[in-house]
Amino acid sequence: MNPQAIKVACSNCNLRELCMPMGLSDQDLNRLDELVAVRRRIKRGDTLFTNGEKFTSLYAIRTGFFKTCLATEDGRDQVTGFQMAGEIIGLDGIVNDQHSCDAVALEDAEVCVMPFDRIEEISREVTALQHHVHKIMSREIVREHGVMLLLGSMRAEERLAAFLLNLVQRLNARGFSQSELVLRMTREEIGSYLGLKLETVSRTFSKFVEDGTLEVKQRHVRILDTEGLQRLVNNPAHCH
Amino acid sequence: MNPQAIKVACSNCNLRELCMPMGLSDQDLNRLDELVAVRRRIKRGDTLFTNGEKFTSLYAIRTGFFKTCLATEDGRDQVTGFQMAGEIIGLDGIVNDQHSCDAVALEDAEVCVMPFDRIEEISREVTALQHHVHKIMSREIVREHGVMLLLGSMRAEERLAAFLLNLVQRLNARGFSQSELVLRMTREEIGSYLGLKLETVSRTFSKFVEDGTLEVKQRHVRILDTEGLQRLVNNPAHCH
DNA sequence: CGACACCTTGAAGAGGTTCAAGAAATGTGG
DNA sequence: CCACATTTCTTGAACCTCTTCAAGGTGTCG
Repeated sequence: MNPQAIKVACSNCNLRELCMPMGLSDQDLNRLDELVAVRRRIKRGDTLFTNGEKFTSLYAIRTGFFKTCLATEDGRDQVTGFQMAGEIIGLDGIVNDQHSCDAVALEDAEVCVMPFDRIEEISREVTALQHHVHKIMSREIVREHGVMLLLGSMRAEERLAAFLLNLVQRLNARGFSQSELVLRMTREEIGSYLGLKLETVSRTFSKFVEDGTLEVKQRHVRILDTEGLQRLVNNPAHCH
Repeated sequence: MNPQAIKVACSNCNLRELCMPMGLSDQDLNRLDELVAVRRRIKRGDTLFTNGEKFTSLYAIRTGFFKTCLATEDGRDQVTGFQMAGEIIGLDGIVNDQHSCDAVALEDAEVCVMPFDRIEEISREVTALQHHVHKIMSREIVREHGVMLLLGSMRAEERLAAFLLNLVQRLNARGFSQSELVLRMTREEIGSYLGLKLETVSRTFSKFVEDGTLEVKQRHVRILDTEGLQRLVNNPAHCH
């Protein structure tokens, strides 16, 4: 076990409403505290888990930022998602008892380790947790549907617009600005996620700056015209 | 309730091993029989559920073939998957208590209707079912990762090759030929799934025929060179 | 301060799309 | 059961978006 591991409790975690079911009795809340075995710190660039690794636990992100990516033997590489505080990571491992992607910290991070057998055990008794686990998995499925729509039917500008809107929306839910954000990932990682080359991502950023839609200074992005981005994502005139 | 509904039992269904957990006691099997409320027949072209519809049940496909697709108001349309006998459909609905995509029968079909509250109830008591439900959802997440890899990093030929290999592999698991298949979907639907235009799908089929990789007669496809397709999907030389 | 990773921009090229026309298959109604 | 309408599929040619290759700029961290 990681030496930096720390004993903790969900019941007084300020992210509870993001990663845990709401409206539990005190009794149920106590049961949930058995859920998190330990916390674990991950340094920027390190992996939380890797492809092929035995699956034991789901992880709730307390702080930090992750990417999950699929790297095949033959050199293909696909970022399948970016995860931030309050989100659950590791669901891919359940089906085959081993992880099928890598989770890499894009900044120093801390996660709550939730052994999956314990999750199953407690969710047999706490209906709200059972339901919550199902919802989390379903949400991930629906999110991926959205990514498929993006990858399958959008052009570069639309993809980047959708990506940025999704990011700020999630950051906003965590109390951050609706219009300003700091990207934790490189252009290449954005490109991999969006099915574009890094040059295309860079060029598209530049185009948005020219248009007056964005202000971009390296990884600092300020959205000047949210509706413009929204129009790009929604306007049928841009569809093909 | 659908008038064509028929009372039935999982315990003597020949698809059980495809959609249900294995190695259950007789007692647990009896509990599972409470799971399927009714069966329902869907005619080709009809929907099993549609976007926005209230979510109540998961569906196990007994016979027939479905596509799930996301149609946005602004005219985008994305096929998110094709499902065949033994597969579970409807997971997208759990998170918001309403379906977020359409499930359309591509041929006359019959499904087992499994009310989700009953699934949750029984899986609290039958651990194997609980675990099975988790695995099914995780499998769908992993499948979608694969689609993201396909959409994000493959070119047209590679996408079609991966698509065909995946189809025959699943058909083979159901006792069909490893090398011959009848497509239940149009070129346009394949294209939507693969992020390509129907013309590109058609041209790519033609190219495979010229290469001697496939024999194609409308929707009848015979794979002459499985390894050739595999090489296309795996060979790093084709990556970009 | 120098090395390295990351980002930007240009120019040429490739892969896929669009538009268009026609052929083949499928379904429908008389 | 056949004729007609409709859907589906194929193929060509022009075009466009994104990629590739290349070079230089910017930022960051030991």
